[in-house]
Amino acid sequence: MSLSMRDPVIPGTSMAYHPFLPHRAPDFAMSAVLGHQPPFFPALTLPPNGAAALSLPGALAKPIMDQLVGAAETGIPFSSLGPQTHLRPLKTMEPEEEVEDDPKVHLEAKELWDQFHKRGTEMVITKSGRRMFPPFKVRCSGLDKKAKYILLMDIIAADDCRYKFHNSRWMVAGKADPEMPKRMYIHPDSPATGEQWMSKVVTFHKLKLTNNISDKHGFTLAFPSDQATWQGNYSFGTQTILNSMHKYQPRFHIVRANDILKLPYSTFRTYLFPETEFIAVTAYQNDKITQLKIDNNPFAKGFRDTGNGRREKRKQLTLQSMRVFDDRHKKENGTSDESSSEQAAFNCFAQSSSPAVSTVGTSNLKDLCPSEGESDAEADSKEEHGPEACDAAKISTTTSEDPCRDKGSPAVKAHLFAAEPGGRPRDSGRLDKASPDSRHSPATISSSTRGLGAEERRSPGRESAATSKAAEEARALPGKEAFAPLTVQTDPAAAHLGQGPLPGLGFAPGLAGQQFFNGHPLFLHPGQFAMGGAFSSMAAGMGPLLATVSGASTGVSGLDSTAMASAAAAQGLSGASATLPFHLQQHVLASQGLAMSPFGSLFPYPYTYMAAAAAASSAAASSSVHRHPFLNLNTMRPRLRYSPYSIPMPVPDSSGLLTTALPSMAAAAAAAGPLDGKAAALAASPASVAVDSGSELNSRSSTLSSSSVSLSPKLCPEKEAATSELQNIQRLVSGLEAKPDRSRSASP
DNA sequence: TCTCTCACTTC
DNA sequence: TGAAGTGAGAG
Repeated sequence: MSLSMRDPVIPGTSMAYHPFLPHRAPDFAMSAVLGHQPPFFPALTLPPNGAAALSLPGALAKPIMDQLVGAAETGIPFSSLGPQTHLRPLKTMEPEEEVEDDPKVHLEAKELWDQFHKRGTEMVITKSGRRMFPPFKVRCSGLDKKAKYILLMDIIAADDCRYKFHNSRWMVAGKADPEMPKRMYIHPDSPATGEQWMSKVVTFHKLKLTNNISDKHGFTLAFPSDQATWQGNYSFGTQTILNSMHKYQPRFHIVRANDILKLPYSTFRTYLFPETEFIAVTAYQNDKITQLKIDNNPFAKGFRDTGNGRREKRKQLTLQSMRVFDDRHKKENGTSDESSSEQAAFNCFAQSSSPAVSTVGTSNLKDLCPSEGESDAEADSKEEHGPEACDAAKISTTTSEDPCRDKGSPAVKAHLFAAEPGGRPRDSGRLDKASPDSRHSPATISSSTRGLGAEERRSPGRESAATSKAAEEARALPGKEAFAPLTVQTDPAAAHLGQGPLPGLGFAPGLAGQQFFNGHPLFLHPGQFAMGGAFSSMAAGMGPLLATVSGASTGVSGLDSTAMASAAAAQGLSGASATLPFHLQQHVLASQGLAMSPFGSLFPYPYTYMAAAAAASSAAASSSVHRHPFLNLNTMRPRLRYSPYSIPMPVPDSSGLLTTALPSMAAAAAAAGPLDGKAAALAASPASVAVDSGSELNSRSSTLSSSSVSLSPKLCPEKEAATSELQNIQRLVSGLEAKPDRSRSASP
């Protein structure tokens, strides 16, 4: 049960790798940083007695409470709400019996993701929340058919940088803004048996991305820091709050548990797919991405060339206007020049839009990155041919000079979208090639816990590639490794934890033998937990607890944990005495997209956030390493298991931690200098190749420029003016035509 | 940059 | 039928 014994503990380690823990100090200090206290990130107060407390944002809490309390008040046992009827005291809860399984995860629609990734995937975030496109879908295998699993997804910052789309490419624009509270999205079907999960594609399309810091679609749970094995803030919700112009990396987690309450000691496996990395935006920056979205998202059909959509109509109008202009122009200047210029204009469009565009971009891109130098069309073509064809796109590490990286270390930092202009070593492709390790890339992962599968698959192409730059690239290796599927096992029962490649990872000794709920109530923080479908289950799991608090919490968003605790105490529902209705989870889950309604489908997970934990995490956060703990781990050990819920302990020295847990990474970091975890970030973010997006734009503009240049000499002032006007129109048109064409060329 | 509305789409 | 998901475009 306890995490500990088998898992060598490295102070702070568990926290660093805890999936639900904030990755950097700002998370905890956000209120201070932002000058206000987000409703979902309430100040945490640890009850003196460790009594359980629960609080939820009013809007979110009430429905949950009503549901739970309602059941209780009507005399309906929580157990009746779900298949698992028996209620057990928390004290007696035992971790799910260890089941031998070897989960492998395959990212669905990888080709599509790759197309976006190459160009620097952008995800629009809005106040009300927008879905991700492409949708995050995975197929699981290797699960124990009989065992139950809870599948979750979350999105973490890929690095500490803020980006800007400049000159048709993504560039680092400074340090990242304070990170938003992290929320975990629990798949609404959770928990379900391995057989059920493996029988279908697991999709997280209902998860929404928002930039609304006041978003209420979440809730937070807190656990006493002194005893719970889980410490730290845990938020759930259907919407994930992100910062615009920041890069993110979605993560997928498989937890073998038949109910949420067992999460604290359940095996936790985390998978990263580099190609799903993206930059959050409030408005699309890269036309190419926009076009890809239009071409592939059913809801955007109205903007496609074909059909009678608005786009087509506008295009026609524009063309018509251009013709009118042209006719007039001819009448006024009537010569063959115009025709030639017009021709040029169209040529420009053609270039920008299709293969030509690619070509243009190519020149720019080539300078940037050898592997990326290829035209989009070429790149696409490669992708189609297989991973070997264009690994760079999938996993890349740039050496670059971007601030983030520089700061971090010499170690290569993976820069996803940064396509540096000219001549920079871009490389992701090279790195991959240079290092065999890259094979571990999660991207390839069909991710097995062992992370071998991917490696094996990819190795062919990459291995051959060692080059003179190998040494340089070698530094980047850690990052590459980071892509390996990360597996973390919190399960105390798991004997192998200590045996893994990362012996250093473990839980705090003090935690050993501890039971998550050992007589300790959970603390819910109103703002912190936002749950989605999963949430429902969570709520279910929290059932008793929630019910207890509910009365007090209703409309409580303002209550602090202490207050909540008091309320709970008043109701006589202490964590110790509380029983948990696991069934609610199922109940809720079953209705996953249904009943959850009020809160979306939220699942009840035990989340804990401890004041102490916060402090600890803050301390730990000081090290950038924490920011991408998982990535780091991945880098180091594909098959590492860690306990997501382990107690967050202040990490004395993150570097130390790294050293222990991640030798290579630590070494790299050390070499680089100040340890800021960048290396991890790098590892996490495969450099993307997306060169083309920028190049593409550039190419288009350059094309136009050249056309105008050619015309200018021949034209008199009047003609120039006319030409200029014409060009303006052409530009407008190009915007319409180029996209379609490009998309066509881009899409198979 | 961001927010909002719009016309259009899917489900 | 209508709720909800799209990018465009104006502000």
